Amino acid sequence: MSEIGHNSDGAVQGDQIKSFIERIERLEEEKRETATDIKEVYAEAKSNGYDVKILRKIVARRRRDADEVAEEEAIFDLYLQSIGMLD
Amino acid sequence: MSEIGHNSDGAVQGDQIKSFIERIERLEEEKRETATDIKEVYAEAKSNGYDVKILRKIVARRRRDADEVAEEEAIFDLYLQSIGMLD
Amino acid sequence: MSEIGHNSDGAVQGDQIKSFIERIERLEEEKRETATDIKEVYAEAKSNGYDVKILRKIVARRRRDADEVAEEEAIFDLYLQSIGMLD
Amino acid sequence: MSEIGHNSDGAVQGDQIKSFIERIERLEEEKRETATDIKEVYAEAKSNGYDVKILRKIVARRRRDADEVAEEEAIFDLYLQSIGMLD
DNA sequence: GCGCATTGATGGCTGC
DNA sequence: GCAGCCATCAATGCGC
Repeated sequence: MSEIGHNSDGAVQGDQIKSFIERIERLEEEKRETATDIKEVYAEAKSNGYDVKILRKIVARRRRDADEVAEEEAIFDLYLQSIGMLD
Repeated sequence: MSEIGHNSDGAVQGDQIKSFIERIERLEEEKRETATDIKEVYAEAKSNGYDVKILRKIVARRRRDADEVAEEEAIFDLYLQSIGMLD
Repeated sequence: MSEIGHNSDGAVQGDQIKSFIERIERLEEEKRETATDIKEVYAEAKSNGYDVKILRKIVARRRRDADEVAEEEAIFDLYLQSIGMLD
Repeated sequence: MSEIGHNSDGAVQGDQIKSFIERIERLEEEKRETATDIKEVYAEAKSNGYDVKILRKIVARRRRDADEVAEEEAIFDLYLQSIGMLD
């Protein structure tokens, strides 16, 4: 006995899309705030005499290393799959 | 009575840079997670029959509108300042 | 004794932008063709019994390694600069 | 009188995959160079007073238009085929 | 048809 | 302060 204009969770259709948009906007706001926080940490490091550019390089480097490990695992799994050792 | 090799919060210099890097990495991780959350909301919207591309356009549009409002307020404040109504 | 509406290489202004666009379009076409060539090599490798997905991983991996070397040099130069050994 | 471990063009198996990879890498290098050329043309256009962003839009627009033409021709051919006018 | 990989576009940061 | 550079993000295209 469903009611036209309402979906399973009780929200009317117009509200559902509104809800999605608001959730996204809330998350985007959160992301922006985190980005701001990061900038502030760099600024603080700079005021402590550290070279921001180098700091960025270090962080980027470590991130790539971490990605590399994940990538290694992915390619390793691929090899295993290709010889039928992984399914 | 400060001690060479230690900064005000008690951490040795080597630890200080380490601390900055770790704070940044923690925040970057947080940012990535939020980005993932956003993607998931879009995916959920899609599975509810919404067109993701259009949804993105709506969100982007609203973001631009919000920016314009902020911009207008900033300009408005500038006017107020220029006539000495805001300090 | 320059002539209005003509630039140094003798083309009228309207033709100049046309010329830029055509050069770009020619280059883009070239790029597309090269991309097609790459695809064909992968297809050929596949028909020789190689796993394309793994092949792609290998190529990507080698590319990243090469990038890594360049990046190493860049960060090394940065360090040198930061201690005034490079100007 | 073929020899095991060698394929038709005389290369041993290990060399064959190496050959594929090198061909791909050579082509990728070519592609990167063309991409660089494109950037340079944009830069040149910019130094001639053109707005790169707008220029990009024009090129993209024309690319899309060309695609549509190709698409229409393809559909047109399909129609011709369906009525037996093209085989 | 979907997910992934690439590519194009935009915005922010850094260095003149 | 702006221009060039880089990093991120959206969009398209491709292969499965």
